[in-house]
Amino acid sequence: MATRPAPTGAPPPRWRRRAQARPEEILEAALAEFTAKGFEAARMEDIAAAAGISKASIYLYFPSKLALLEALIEAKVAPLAQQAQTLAAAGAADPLTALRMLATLATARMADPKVIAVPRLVIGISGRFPEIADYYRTNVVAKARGALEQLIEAGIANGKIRRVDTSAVVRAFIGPLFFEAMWTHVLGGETALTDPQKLIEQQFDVLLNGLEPRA
Amino acid sequence: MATRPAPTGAPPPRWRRRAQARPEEILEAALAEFTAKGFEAARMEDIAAAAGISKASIYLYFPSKLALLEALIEAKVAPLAQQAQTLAAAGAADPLTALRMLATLATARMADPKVIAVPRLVIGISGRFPEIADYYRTNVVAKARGALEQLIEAGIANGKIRRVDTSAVVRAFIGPLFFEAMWTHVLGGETALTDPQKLIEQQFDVLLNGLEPRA
Amino acid sequence: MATRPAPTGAPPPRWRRRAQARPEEILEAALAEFTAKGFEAARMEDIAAAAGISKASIYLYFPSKLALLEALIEAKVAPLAQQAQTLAAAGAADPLTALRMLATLATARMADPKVIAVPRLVIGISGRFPEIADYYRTNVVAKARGALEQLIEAGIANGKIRRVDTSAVVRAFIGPLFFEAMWTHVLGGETALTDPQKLIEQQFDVLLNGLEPRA
Amino acid sequence: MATRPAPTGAPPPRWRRRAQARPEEILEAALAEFTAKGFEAARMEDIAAAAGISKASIYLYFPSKLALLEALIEAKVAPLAQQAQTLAAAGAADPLTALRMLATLATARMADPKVIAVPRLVIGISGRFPEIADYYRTNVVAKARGALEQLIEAGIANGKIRRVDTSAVVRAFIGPLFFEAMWTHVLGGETALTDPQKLIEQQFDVLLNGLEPRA
DNA sequence: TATGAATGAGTCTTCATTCAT
DNA sequence: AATGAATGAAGACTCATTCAT
Repeated sequence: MATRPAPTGAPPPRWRRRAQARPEEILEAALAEFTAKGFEAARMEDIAAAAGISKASIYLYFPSKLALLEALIEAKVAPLAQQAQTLAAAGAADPLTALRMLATLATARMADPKVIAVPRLVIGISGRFPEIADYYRTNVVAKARGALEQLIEAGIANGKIRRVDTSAVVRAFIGPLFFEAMWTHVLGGETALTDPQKLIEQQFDVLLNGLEPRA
Repeated sequence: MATRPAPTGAPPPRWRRRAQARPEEILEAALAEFTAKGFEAARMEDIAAAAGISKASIYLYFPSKLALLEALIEAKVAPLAQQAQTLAAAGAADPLTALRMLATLATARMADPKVIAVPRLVIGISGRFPEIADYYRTNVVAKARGALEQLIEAGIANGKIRRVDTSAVVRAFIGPLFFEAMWTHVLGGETALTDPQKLIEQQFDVLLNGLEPRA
Repeated sequence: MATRPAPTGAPPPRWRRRAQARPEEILEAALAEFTAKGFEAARMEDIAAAAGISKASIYLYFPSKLALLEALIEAKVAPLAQQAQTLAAAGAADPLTALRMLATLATARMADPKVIAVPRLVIGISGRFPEIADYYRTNVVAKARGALEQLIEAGIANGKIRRVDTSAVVRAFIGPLFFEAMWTHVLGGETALTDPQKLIEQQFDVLLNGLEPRA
Repeated sequence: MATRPAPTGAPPPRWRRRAQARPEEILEAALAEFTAKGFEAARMEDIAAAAGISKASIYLYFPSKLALLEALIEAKVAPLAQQAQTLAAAGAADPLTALRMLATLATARMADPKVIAVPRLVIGISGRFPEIADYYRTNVVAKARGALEQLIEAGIANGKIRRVDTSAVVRAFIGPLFFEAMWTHVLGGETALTDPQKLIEQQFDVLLNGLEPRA
């Protein structure tokens, strides 16, 4: 959002770098405060303090608290959705392995509270700002679901996965991860996320082999 | 302002019953407002209006806004957890059927936005009131998880279910439902919840038969 | 603006009367503060203090500072314009006497700083709120001018006044009074307003007899 | 940021001249903003923008917003008062003609909104800064009144004007012009100022010939 | 001289909560 | 039990002014 001139010749003086970095520092601080207290309860003053600047300075970069929220979410959106699509596309040849890798990756990342901070925030404000929920659904969750469905479909097409309802599989894939992340970071429960490998193996054991005893 | 009939004889006058019902009406109104706007953004005045009383009257029943929130969550807790335990215990003999029934029931109920209103609210405030999140985790989610784990264990014990990680199965069971409910009611997406039977069959197809093509 | 129930039977308790009188007390205080410091520089807190209530209480009666300004001006408009029209109409038979009476009356009232407080305020905010200036012009000044023009026309019609430009006469009538009021109350100059009779006689001497020596 | 040509030789580079003109440009911009929005509501940033410089640069020339206001008023004072005195003195021989000329001149100039911008501004701030009102009264209005009174007295002395109250005549002279200017530029009414000649003739017709029909 | 960046102090407005009736 | 009126405390946002460069 902030135009950052490509560093051309001599190293830009340090104070310049500070000024350029401000918007991101503020967003980072805002995310932390919003996550910790919720959008409404978070005070601009605290965000400013966390970013190491004065309250008024935030307004040099963002016109309002709501704009801060929007910028925050937008800033986190592009990478996420794109990543999912890239990974899903890359794994089309061997979908089961790809899913396993994706699950491991996702699990590892979900161990970091920051990763679910935005989804959690979106849940919190969805009632008050439905457009933001819409935006998030369309640009993040729907895209991720779509990418995974394509992966499943590719698997079905090349015979690596039996003929299943793709949407159901995607839910069965995302749901438990999401649930575990909420359990851990929102509800404060003891987590299984600390051992991604084991978590995923257990999950895939169920997913791949089903529950019924085989003959 | 409301005319109050002089209390005549035996049958408790209707307005008495109203008064008795007040706390619940207030809680209902509070849940609606909290869900719609979040705890902080919800105004006591609006809650009062929704409950058909004056702002000051809320304080006759609840000492503060936070108390309202706590009472609200507590009121919804007991039934939920107990129900899960009852159902799980009842199904020990035939766990797979029991799971299928539970899933169908849960799905049907999750079609009603009110049902996830509380979990959603808890997510929203968890940062600000961790004790409430704790309370909810301990008294609702953990109990439900425990009940389901017992059911799975019973299934393993009587050979109806193969030897799996019970915790993983429970996540695989709850996660997708929870995720779909969030997708539908929080993010405003098109839902699969409207056809519980089909949703569950798809889900169980994956869960019971796995993903790999069988010989 | 505030509905005031006609006092029916027993004398309403004093506290009730207070509550009913609030809006007017606030308007009075607001006029004083606005006049003393200007609209922007006047603080709601000071207005509240002058009205003997808390800052927040103002908002029980007026939704915003601007609304206060509007209500204030509106409240002063109706009487003024109407009065001018009534008086002008009543004097049609003997226009010169009527003018003299009007001038005396106006002069006497203009000795009270409150009387020009609103016009002065309007001048101060006209740049920022042109609609208010429009409103004032249309509903007060234009009406007063119109009423006076009719009076002059009546005088011309019945031969008491010679054939002059009515608009010019009205300007010649209002202008000096307005100017003197500004000189006195805005610029803080020594005033001639303290002796209305003399002031008017001087003014009318010029107006009626002209400047040139008569033969 | 603006490229600054190395100061070469003799002719003062153009940018130097700009710098010299700065204070006046700023005052001009300030007058415009103050008039449009009032002293309090006018923002230093907007004044700077209108003057084509940065907000901080204003402080190179004026120590504060109030200083800007004072400088502004002072800058407009000297010419005005002096002009009135010069003109009045010049016309002593034929006061009626002189008055007519002065009126025509004043009317023509009052058609320009800028001309009454300062009086209007003074009215707006008089409550908050009485010293400024005092200053303006003493150095502008009182002087103009005095000059005109001298003119009238001269007229009386040489028999061109009958024995009238000089102060009243001056009010009768200034008042209508002032009033019409306010009506036009402050209240936004349709104006008679566009035809100075006619306006003055009408006004003088009343002033010189009175209202009563002559025998 | 000139300015982008930064901020302290201040103001409007909101709202949970209290209280007199 | 019920409420209209009142308010203290708090927070978003603004802006004149300063300062480092």
